[in-house]
Amino acid sequence: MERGLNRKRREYLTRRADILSAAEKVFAAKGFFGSTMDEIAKRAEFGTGSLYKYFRGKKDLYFSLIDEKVGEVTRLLRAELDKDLSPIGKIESMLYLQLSFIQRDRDFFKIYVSDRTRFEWTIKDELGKRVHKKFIAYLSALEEVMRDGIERGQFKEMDPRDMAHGFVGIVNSFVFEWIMSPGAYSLVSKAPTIMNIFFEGVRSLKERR
Amino acid sequence: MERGLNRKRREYLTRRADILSAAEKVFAAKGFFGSTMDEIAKRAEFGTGSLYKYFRGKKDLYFSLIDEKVGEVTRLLRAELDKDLSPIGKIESMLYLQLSFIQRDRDFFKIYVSDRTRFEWTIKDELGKRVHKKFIAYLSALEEVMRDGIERGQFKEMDPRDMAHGFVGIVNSFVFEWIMSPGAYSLVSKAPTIMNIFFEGVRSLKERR
DNA sequence: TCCATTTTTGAATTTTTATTCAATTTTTGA
DNA sequence: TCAAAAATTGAATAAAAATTCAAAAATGGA
Repeated sequence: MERGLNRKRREYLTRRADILSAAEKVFAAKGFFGSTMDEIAKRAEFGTGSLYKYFRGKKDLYFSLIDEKVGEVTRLLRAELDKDLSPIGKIESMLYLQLSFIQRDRDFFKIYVSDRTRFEWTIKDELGKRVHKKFIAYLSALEEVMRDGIERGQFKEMDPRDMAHGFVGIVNSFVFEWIMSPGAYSLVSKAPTIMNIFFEGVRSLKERR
Repeated sequence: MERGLNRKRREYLTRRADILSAAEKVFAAKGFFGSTMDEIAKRAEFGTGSLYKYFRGKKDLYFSLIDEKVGEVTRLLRAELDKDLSPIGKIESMLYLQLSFIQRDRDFFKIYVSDRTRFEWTIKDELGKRVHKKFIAYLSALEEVMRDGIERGQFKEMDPRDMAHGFVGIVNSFVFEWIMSPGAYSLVSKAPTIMNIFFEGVRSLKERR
């Protein structure tokens, strides 16, 4: 992954990753304001001051965490979009990708879900903006797929942006529910239901005009 | 509304409401942690200490605000549910009710949307729990409508709980988008789109099997 | 081994605000 | 009009935690 780096640099990055991983657990459990640098340091087995050699401060640590993980998913999703699939195929494979990623990294998404909606930061903070941009980019990519589907006559004539919102809404809702619940079931297993609601709707076929 | 109260009590309640209204604006603009009691007091034209005669503290002020507003919507929704309408009719009228309420009270919903997802409180805080319970109750009521729709053969055979989640997901997504955007368009105008996606799905009818 | 350089440390400092409370102002009822 | 009661005030207090930094420890090359 990291090529052409000397040992020093590699070790630095490893320690940095260790801190991020400790922070992930603490933030997931207590939220941004509920977590202290002391606790994160303790968990990462560093002195409090050391964290400041790796990150500018608490906010920087927090957003680095989010930014890197979101970047990772984004890259995966983009790769999926580049494959030669039908619009429905793309949406389906993106959905599975997301759900399994989230399922694998529950701690992180507890943070992400709970903060995507924090306006103060999303709007004012430089770091917050960066994260929000990635969400917007995802939404645009999705919109593009929708537009393609409409052009091919596979989807209804409807504002593709509205379609994209509808889709992420359904997904988020199931993710939220899964994260809130004590974690008994598989998130990925909800994919067919999500696809079904979004593509076919819930109205009974018997009644269809 | 307040019947049989003496002037003292009425005046007290008016002042309390004034404070809540000032708090609503401050919290909506800066979030819970970004807002100070000083600023709320100043905006409400009271001394800082006075707020503590009306509320136990900052958290109490915050949750009172949320709890009262959510209670108001909940009552309206319940009334709508008691009317004799078809399942689709109920869902549609609830949707319009919600959207117009949110549109009318944008400041408040900026707070609500951004905090429904704060786990620490929702789960640990006594006041937070109360608010969360109302959301759960709404979800259950919705589930009941879905179940009814299935029984009447109007909706597909599908877990009614999943249906309810799908629906609130789509709604939330449009609400979120509306709150984030600089407020050019009408939220209520999105209702038909929401109904359409949820009931009919986005797949083109031409292609339908 | 030695010492210069880098890294780590955690106690001390600083900042920020929620909350308190003694003093002041307003209201009340006689 | 007046004094007791109620309400308001905002400066002072207290608590919490982010950040800093001088000292200590670890590292690396000669």
